[in-house]
Amino acid sequence: MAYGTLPNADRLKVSALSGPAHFLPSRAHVAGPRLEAADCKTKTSCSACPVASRSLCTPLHADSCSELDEVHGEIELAPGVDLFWEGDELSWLYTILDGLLFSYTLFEDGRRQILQVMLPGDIVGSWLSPGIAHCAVQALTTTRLCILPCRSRVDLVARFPEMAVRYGELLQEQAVRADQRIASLGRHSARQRIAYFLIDLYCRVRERSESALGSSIPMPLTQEHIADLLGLTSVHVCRILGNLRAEGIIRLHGRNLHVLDPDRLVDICDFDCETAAAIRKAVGLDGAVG
Amino acid sequence: MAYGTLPNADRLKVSALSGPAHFLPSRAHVAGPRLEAADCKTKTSCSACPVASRSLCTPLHADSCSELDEVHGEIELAPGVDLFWEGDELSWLYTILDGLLFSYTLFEDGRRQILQVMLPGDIVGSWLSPGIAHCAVQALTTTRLCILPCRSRVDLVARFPEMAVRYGELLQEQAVRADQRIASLGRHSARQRIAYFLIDLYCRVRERSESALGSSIPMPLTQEHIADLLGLTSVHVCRILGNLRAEGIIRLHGRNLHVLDPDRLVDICDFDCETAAAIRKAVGLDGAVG
DNA sequence: CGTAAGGTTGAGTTATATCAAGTGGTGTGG
DNA sequence: CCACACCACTTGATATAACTCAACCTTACG
Repeated sequence: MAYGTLPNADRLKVSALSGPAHFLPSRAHVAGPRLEAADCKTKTSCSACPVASRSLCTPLHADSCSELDEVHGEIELAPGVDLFWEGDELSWLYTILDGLLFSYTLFEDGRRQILQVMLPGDIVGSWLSPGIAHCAVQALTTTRLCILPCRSRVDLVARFPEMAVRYGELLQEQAVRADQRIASLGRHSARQRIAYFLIDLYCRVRERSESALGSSIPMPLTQEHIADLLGLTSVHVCRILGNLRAEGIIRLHGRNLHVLDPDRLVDICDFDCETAAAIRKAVGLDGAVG
Repeated sequence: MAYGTLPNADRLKVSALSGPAHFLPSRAHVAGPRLEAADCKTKTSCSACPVASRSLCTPLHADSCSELDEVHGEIELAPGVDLFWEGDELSWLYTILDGLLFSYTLFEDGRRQILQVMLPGDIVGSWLSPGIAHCAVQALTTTRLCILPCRSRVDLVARFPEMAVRYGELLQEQAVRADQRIASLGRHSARQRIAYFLIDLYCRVRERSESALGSSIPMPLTQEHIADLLGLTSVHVCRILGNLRAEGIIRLHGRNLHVLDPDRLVDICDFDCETAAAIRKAVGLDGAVG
């Protein structure tokens, strides 16, 4: 029952006491503070939705999206703040409007595994199947989220069956991404995992920005984040990023990643030819190298 | 357009020529022969569905399930046969009625990563979102599958919105399982991965068999399968299974796994207390140890 | 200017992979 | 019924990728 009830959820308040028992002091360095309160003073209208073309509501735009305006809310997370914790009851579907999130789990010994990095347009939480969160979700940057109550589903699916179909599509995309992570973690060397991570993030960020970013993308993950994402240590990540830099494949200044030679990153990953071709195409390497 | 059209798909035939280009000779030892033809001579009626309680159609039983009888088909796979290959067009939703499947991808160098092991009641393929298979799927044992044409979705979702909800639930379950695999691959040692794999399979098989199997379950995976599932080598899997056997935690005779001490398997995994408790409960270890 | 957090580098350790040889079943054809 | 081949599994010796620990550097920031 976290996060109150909707509509009128323009102010969400969560008791700190509802935090899960596993939030032990030893883990404080990885688990962030949980979302306490958030204002919707600047709620974006659906007609101005920045992720209209890839969200759950895509099939509704532009005709009936005004109906959703009455149902949805909006919250903002500061970097390092947890949206929810493992074990929390999930009664919202969150859509990232702007910013980056990641999902993670913690082990008894305090180690962290980052499960996914999520970008604008991605959905988080649950909609068709309310339940208990099997992982925590934390903001990497300042993040704006559209929130849709889980219990709206009966009504919405009945009126807009296309939304159910779209939801299935989005979950399917997530499943594919998860399988790719499994393959990378299971069979890639550290160098391959990092190359894959970089090229994948590069693709996903670029396909979301209409404007040409050049070959540079923002890179808000620390090396420790990358290590926890790829099942490595931050020391080892540092060494390998150093190699890639020395080889002239990437360049890092500040919180920005410059991918100088995406082609070689793809090579490193040892994908089968189709996958490699698909990625090369996504990066814009099909013929004309940028 | 593999697998013909429906209804009347009581005989499915797929040209061997439609095989994906990546099926190179060097991979023949892992990729299996693809499903060529399958007879539906013994199509199971929905009213006798062995997985009625956990399938996509669960919300329809028992009232309107007879309507589905007209739409669905049934096929059987022999062990080692591929249901489809990476790159295939997916136009069916498969529900496992009986047997075991696994999904996998192959790398350029011929190595294999098994993504998931799927049990009766699990769904494979696509329904709400037709598309291209991102992985191959192979039968581990003789497997019976219920098949539902992807293009039935428009009709079915409109008439039975609960099916869309159920589909979302099933995809959500798969997503949770994928995330657990990511966490295991990323942060578990070989011993922990194997312990987790064993206890997880043990739980899932037992929760599907009403009858008491004792503490023994069928174990159709070879050590090489397990290695490819957990990102290890079969040699290392062999050694660790040897340890677990020597420690009296498991026993293996033939193709059967005896879990003598599930509690210690759970301990090895280093789960957080809630997860551990949930698994202990699922195994029947909450208090009364069997 | 001091502190903290993230990043870098080196030396030594360990877990897992690799290579190689050998065992034990099981099915098959003679 | 036996000989053979094949496959999964076992075991040992060695190599190596990645981890651990520790020191130090750099940058951002109050």
